[in-house]
Amino acid sequence: MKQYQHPTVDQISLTCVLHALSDPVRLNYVQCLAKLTSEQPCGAIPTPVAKSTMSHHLRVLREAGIIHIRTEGTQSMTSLRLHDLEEKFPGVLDSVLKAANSTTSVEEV
Amino acid sequence: MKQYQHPTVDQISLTCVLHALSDPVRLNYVQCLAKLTSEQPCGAIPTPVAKSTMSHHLRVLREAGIIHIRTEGTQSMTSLRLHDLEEKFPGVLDSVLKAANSTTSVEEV
DNA sequence: TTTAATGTTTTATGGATGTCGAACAAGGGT
DNA sequence: ACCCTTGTTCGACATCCATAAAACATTAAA
Repeated sequence: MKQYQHPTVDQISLTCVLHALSDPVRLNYVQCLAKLTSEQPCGAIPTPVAKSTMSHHLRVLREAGIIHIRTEGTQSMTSLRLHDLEEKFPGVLDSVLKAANSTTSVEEV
Repeated sequence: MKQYQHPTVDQISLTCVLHALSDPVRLNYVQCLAKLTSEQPCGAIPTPVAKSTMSHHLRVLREAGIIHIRTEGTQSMTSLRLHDLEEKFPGVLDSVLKAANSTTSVEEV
C-alpha cells in the first residue's frame, strides 16, 4: 500500500501552483476532475500521453498541493483539494477553471 | 525607436499566462507594477537579477499578454494589461495578485 | 497460483528555460 | 563630439522538464 506525501496548506506555494497549472495536460486533468466533482482513479480521465508521463504530471499536481491521491486496491484515487486551495489562495483555482472552460473544451487535449 | 510586438486579446493563452506568472521574479515584477498603478520604466522596479535576464523576463510577460511595453527616450515603459486580461480571463490576475500579496511581501525578492 | 489491471520508478533524451557577461543600439546631457 | 543612461541581443552554460519505453510493485480476479 503506497503512501503519498502531500504538502500542508501553509506549505503550498503560489508559484508552484501556477507552474503546475501552466501545463496543458495537467490543466485539462484538473478541469476534468472539477467537472466530475468526485474522486476519480487516474485512468478514468482520458489523456493524450503515456501512463508513465501521466504519473509524472499527477505527481507535480500533488506536490503543488492541487490534488490529493489515495490508494484503493490497484488504483490511485485523485481528488481536487478545493477547500485547501480556496483557504490558501481565494478565488485563484476558481477563476482559472472558469477561464479554462471559456477557452478550451475538455475533449480537445 | 524600437517597436514591440504584443498579442491581441484573442491571442492570449491561459497556459502562457500561468507559465509567465509562475516565475518568482516575474510575479514579483507584476506585483510591483500593480501596486504602482501607473506606467513604469523597467529600471524603476528593483530586481535580484541582471538587466539582461530582466529583459528576457519582460519579454516573456509581454509575449504572454500580461504587460505592455512602449519606448520613451532611452527607457522602456511597462504597464499591466489589466483591462485586456480581465476581459479575456475574468478574475484570474486579480486573484493571483491578491494571493501573491497575502504570502510574499514585495521587498523580499 | 497464474494472469490481468493499474500505476510507479528508473533511465534516457531532446527541447525549453533562467542565468549572466559582453557587445551593441539609441537618446539625452554636457 | 563625447559620454552616460537604459535596455536589447547574442552566445554560452547549467538546469529543469515533458516525454516515453522498460522494468517493477501491488492488488484483484480467474
